[in-house]
Amino acid sequence: MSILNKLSFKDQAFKLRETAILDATTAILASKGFDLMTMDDVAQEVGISKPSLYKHFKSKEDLVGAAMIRLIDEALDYLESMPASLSPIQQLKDLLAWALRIRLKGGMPFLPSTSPHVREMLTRNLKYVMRVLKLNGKIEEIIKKAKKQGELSAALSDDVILFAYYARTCDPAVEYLQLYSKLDHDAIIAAMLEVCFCGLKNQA
Amino acid sequence: MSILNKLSFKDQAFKLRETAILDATTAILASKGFDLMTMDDVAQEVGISKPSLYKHFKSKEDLVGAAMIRLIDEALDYLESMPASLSPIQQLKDLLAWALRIRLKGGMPFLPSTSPHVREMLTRNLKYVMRVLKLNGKIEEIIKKAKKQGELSAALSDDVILFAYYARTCDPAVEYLQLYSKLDHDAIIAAMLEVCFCGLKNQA
DNA sequence: GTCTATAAATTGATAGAC
DNA sequence: GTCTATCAATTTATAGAC
Repeated sequence: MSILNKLSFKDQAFKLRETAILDATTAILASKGFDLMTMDDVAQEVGISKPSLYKHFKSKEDLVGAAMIRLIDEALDYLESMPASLSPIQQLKDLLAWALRIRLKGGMPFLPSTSPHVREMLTRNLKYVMRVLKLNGKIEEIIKKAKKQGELSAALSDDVILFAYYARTCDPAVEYLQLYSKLDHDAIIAAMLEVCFCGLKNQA
Repeated sequence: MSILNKLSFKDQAFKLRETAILDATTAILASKGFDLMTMDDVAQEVGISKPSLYKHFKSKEDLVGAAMIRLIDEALDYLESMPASLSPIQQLKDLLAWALRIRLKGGMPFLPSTSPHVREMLTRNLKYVMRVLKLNGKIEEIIKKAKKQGELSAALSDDVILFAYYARTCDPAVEYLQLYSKLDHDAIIAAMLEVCFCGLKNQA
């Protein structure tokens, strides 16, 4: 067993712990939000001490940025894995359903729009901004295709569609339906998709 | 000039300051959110000292509760002032447009759903809960009427419609459109109403 | 690299003078 | 009732031992 292998094992353990830290961060962010999440919370959830946590991430901002980047990357992977045969609007529906399912299981929304503070912080994170722009680009492309095929409303600009679509991933109606209705996860997702694409009005 | 009049003047001044405090609280809540709003912020914005602020409101929770209650009361007043001739769906549209206009001018959404912490805090405020239930009742009534007239989607339960409707008052798409699009307030409100009632899909 | 202990700063809330 | 001054608790971040 060489020194190289030893280092490799160490690296693997380090990577595993990093994953555990990001998992814990994601869960706590989803439940308490950024402002109320403390580094003590994260360290305790992972089962390490706070200084160890700071060996992995140099600040709270850095940690949250890393968690958000991982989420965006998962969304990009999900988009990549979609069968090319799906219609553009079905791609949008599937991606939203995927995001809502993650949220219902205790994950985060992609759009951390809840507070200007968090948004401003993430805007300073260059790596995060790059990933978001990449995701934006992919989604805009799908929106343009869907519009060309007459599947999306021509009355709405691409901007409006993009932001309204993103906003559905963090729609508080999901939490309220979880708390105050008898709907299960699948029914909540179906209702949210219906509301997002068909609206509240009767279209008959 | 009797003592009674003197007291009355004092009371008036007290009331005026209370209004100023609630105005400041509303503006700060809208911009920073609950967790980041400090009592120092509020006191400084009003131009009084922190202990004076605590003479009016015994805690941060109490202060924020009062600001939320005032907002709900304004919504109830707005509903009350609507011409009875308006169709139910037009009433819903007008109320949402009113709420969005307040937000665009720096006010709060009615639905403080951003964090479970804030929601839990407000749930412990009996006076606030009573007002929200009253507002819920009024809106549910309008929804039922609109459904009976075939104006709202029959595919959606009243719960889903109610929560999806409320969620639009705090939709982050509004902030993103303000930041990244060239739309003015009226255009943003029109777009949000279109998205809410007609959805993203082409209905042709 | 991980821990115990602690520094430094912020903030909700109050005591006590006027 | 309003202010200055301050307490007590929390929290981000780090120093230094092992």
